[in-house]
Amino acid sequence: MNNLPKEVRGLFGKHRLQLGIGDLARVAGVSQSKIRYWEQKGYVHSIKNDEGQNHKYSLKMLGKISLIKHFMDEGFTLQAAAEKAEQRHELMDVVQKIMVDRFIELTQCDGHQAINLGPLDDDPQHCVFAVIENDQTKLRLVPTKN
Amino acid sequence: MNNLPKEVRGLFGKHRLQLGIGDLARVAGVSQSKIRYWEQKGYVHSIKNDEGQNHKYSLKMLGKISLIKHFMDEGFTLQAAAEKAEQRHELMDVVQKIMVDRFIELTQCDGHQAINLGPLDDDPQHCVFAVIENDQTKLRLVPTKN
DNA sequence: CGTGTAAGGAATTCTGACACG
DNA sequence: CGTGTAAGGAATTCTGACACG
Repeated sequence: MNNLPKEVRGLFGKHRLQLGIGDLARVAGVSQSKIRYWEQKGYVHSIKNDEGQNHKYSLKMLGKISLIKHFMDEGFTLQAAAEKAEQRHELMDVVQKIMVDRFIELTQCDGHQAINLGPLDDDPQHCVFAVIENDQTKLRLVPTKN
Repeated sequence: MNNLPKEVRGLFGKHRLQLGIGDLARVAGVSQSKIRYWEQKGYVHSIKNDEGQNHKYSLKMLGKISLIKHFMDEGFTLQAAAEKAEQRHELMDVVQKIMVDRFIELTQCDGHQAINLGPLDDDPQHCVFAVIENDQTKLRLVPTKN
């Protein structure tokens, strides 16, 4: 049933995935000097590894940095953008938790690739499937197999 | 409605997120020399950036590396583990697509944090919510707000 | 305030070779 | 086959300073 080993799903867990500043800057499209300044001001935090020489950042921080950039592009000051980002980036925790808990089974649905997200809490006889059809993701209810 | 800007979701898109070999090795728990050997044998691929000096790897490759490790730990040879991983790691594409397409709205449900994954394809009057309750993720059907 | 750059040292990564088994 | 290591060069990152505005 579960065809994605726990270790693999665990990769996306809260503080597992860590990126260096170079990758962070490239992926988020924000300069390293900006990230360093934001960190100095306390808006961005790096992970303290034991032997930490270089700074490492979590996926959550990547999300926050991207949000700060987004709000600054809209005209907010750094401080205002950071405050707005602070409220929103909790989302990253939820996203990660759902990935770890729910992305359990890769399967097929009417010949399309799908992920079985598991049964509905109120109606365990039906599972929610996320199906990829024609490059779109659709949600379907499928009777639970026993 | 959509409170996660597109740029932020796009971060998880197919080839956006790239990690260096050091981060990859630490996160996956696989030595750098193993990763280099697996790449040399063609089981792992790095992303060719324009100015590519250092090798960069996608989230999908992180998943594949973790899967190869998993199967080798179970006793398979490198080749057999890589073949088994090859079949499974397509999952990563699906996971990423769903994150980009479906993780749209952070909201509340009965006082708990939730993500609105959007309407059911067969029944657009109901949306699927992933709700975090007592540190567990539950799936619920909620009438679509108009 | 918010960001960039030049500067020198420290840590990281690259490649091809060689060891072991 | 599958992995580790020593080796030297190349690219990356770190910090504190200073420029600009």
